[in-house]
Amino acid sequence: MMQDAYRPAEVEADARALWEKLDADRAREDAPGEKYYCLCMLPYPSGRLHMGHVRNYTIGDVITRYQRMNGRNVLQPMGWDAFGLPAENAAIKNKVPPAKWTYDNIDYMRKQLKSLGFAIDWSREVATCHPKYYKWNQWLFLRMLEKGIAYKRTGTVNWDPVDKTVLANEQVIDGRGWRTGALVEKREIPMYYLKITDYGDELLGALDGLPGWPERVKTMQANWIGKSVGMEVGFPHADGVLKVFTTRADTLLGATYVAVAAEHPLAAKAAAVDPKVAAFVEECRRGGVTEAELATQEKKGIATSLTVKHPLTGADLPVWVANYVLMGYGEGAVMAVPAHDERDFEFATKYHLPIKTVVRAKDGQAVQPASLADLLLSKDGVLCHSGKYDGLEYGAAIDAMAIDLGAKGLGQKRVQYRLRDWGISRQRYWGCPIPLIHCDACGDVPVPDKDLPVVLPEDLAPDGSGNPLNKYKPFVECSCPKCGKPARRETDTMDTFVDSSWYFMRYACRDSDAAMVDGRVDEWLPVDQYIGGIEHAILHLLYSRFWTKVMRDMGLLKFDEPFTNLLTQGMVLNHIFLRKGTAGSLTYYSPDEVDLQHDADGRVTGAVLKADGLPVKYDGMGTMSKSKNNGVDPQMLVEKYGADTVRLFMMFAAPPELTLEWSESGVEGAQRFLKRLWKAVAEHVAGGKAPALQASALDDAQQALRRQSHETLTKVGDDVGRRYTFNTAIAAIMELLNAVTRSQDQSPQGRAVRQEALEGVVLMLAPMVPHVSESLWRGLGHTGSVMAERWPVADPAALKRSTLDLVVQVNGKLRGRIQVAVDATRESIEKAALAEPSVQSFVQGKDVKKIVVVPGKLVNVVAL
RNA sequence: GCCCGGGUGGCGGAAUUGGUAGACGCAAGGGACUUAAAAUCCCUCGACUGGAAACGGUCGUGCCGGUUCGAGUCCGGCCCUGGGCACCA
Repeated sequence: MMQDAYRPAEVEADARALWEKLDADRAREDAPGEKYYCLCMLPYPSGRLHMGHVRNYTIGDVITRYQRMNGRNVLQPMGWDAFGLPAENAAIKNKVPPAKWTYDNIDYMRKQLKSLGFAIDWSREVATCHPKYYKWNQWLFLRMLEKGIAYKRTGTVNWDPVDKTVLANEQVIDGRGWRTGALVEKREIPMYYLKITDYGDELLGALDGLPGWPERVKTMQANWIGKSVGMEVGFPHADGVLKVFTTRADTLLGATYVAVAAEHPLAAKAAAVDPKVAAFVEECRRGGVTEAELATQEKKGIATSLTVKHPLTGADLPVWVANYVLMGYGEGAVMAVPAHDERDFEFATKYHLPIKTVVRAKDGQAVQPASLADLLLSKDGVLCHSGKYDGLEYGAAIDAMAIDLGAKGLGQKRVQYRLRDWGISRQRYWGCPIPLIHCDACGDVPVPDKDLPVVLPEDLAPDGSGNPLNKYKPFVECSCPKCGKPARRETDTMDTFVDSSWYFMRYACRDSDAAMVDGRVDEWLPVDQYIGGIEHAILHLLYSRFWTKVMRDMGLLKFDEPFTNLLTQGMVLNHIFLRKGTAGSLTYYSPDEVDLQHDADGRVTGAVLKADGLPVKYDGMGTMSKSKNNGVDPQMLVEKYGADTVRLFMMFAAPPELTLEWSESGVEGAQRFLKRLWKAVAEHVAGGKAPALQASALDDAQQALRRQSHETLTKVGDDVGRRYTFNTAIAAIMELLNAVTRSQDQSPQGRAVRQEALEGVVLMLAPMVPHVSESLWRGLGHTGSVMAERWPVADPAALKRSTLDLVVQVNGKLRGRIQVAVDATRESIEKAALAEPSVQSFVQGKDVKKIVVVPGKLVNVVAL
């Protein structure tokens, strides 16, 4: 007998006890069914779950449970991206070692995940800060070093001149160090890099083999890799040849100057003899290193006394140093063709440099650009003012020039990537140590495999003045593995993206002590469904793809791509409320400290702080964050409404790819639905066991309800299984429940139809609200776990209908409806449409030009 | 600045391949039940407009233009807004 009220706390405790007893979430290699690996991006253990996590893991859990109901052997693991900057920040603030803070957070967040009822196989849990995990980062890094995939060179970092420490981009606020307020400088330091550019072509080409990835993510990755086919052109000068890369070699005769980056050797040479150039180079050293900063800064440059020779004409071209030329892309130098490049045009106009037109429209005259609007950028033109090349089109011009430049040894066709090699050195404590030893005699010596892992001491507490490993002698002081003399251990750690580039492999074999991965990795992987935030569309996903290909090439695994299908979820937003204080300071108020005021139409007219009744400024919707004080604690919600309600709201409020706007009344709506469902089942079963359904004995109303039942099975199966539009699936289930509760039919067959419909509702909801589904399934007279049931499919016989409703339009506007037999001929449909009185009145006095019939949908009468 | 999304009632969203715009839910308003409140149930709910009503008409998917019998959906140009830009994760 069912209780008549829905009590989430009891229901959820019972369900979890049942699953635990059944050991339902454990994934076994030898279990029956096709394998299915459902993976969610692992959380950073920041302290508490946030709503983004809840959304992410609910989506993953729904897919996991749906696939299990379809007979798949599903692996759904969980782990912790446990290294990173926030632990160091917390350590500085609270004076505790990052390790303790991290492990405490993991313990708390694991409890939270369990309270949400996610079907996670906890026996495979991985934390990236554990030596048994990061040992293999180090091991693979050493293999990469052997193969030349890892190498050392200098790289540019943010330098705080007061703290004498490297800053993360996040720690640079408006060009100043976050703690010292000092103007940040760029500094070149030695770092280790991974040659991801060697894989650029494959990473780009293989995107075509990922039909299960969103187009937008593939486009973003393709643009990020940024393959350009162009030419490397040499401009001879006194000490050698200045190399530039260009995709518009056809415009070579239009080059009127060359520009080099401030870090370019020619800039240094010019600076040595000219204080003004030296000052400009120095000025370029200030400011941040991010591309956004470099691209938005004012374009500035300075002339040098140097010149280079044009490779074809031999003319002298001036060398400029310009802040818009990036040392990290191409050769750190560009040839400037102001007539045909927007940026060069702007620069040439500003500094009064010559502008020479060398492309004209095929049927037009060459135009000297007087403004940006006149620029002839197109590749559709033909060359002019280019001597022997005049009249050639883009491709032919490049071919001709490639031959001539090649003959002089001053040019060749080349592919250039925007993608840069991956710098993995971080001057930070809380990360995976880079396994190298620096010896005065032997140089950089890799740590021998037998000495792995290089264990990070866990009891240091950073104080904000740089990496504490530098001062920790037991770590730093060591002997050279080659010569045995005293040596110094590398104190840089790895980028945390390294940790997250292969964690999904370790879940398959986390107990493997002998190897990084074993044969089980080829059983479970590639991941069938990966789910995570859109903010990871480029870096994390690209690095993981790269890492997989490197491991494949080392023979460690057999697949080419780690993630077969990808779902990128949108962010979770909430209202932002604030008050401006004196001196422009902002105080943010949590939405639950604020009351909204409405007008009669429900429009929000204002907001007041509950505490003092005075107004606060509404600042729209923004991502939930600590700084905006608009986060919602999932824990409180689970305690107040239960996990099922929270999960249901998350899935109902928006499709997974879009941003989700938080709404507590929406949560209440989700709870109302579950209460209504509970009540409907309780009332139904109170009438006793329903008789067996006899499809042939149903009256019209019973048939109609049964048809809706089965139509809903079809729709929801498609929404959950293929489209991942859980919101529309839930809406359809709500409609079905509304129809079920509306029907008052207490006849035996009426009750049989209702039993079938309610069972369908419970089975369809089981992946989304698994706890309450267990209770309801039992209530409907079953004994086993609902999770062991098969996903319901529609009976084609129940879907049959004899008539169809068609919409009738006149000139594309809705004018009426007609009911026709499913097998009605086109002629009879046209006749019925024209016979409609409303159609007649709109057609009257006009000629019927044609009639468009869209089978099963509509009729459009075109009358003029 | 560059790359990628998004923009539909008071609100979240639906409309799956170019075919009924606003499903489902929230908020709001009205009513029932109740001593009362909460809870629950029922009704209304894009704008303008005709009609006593039944029931109609016109407009309407950020803005401007185009393609089409038919456009929220496709094309061109703008505006606003979110994500990413390599050391936040």
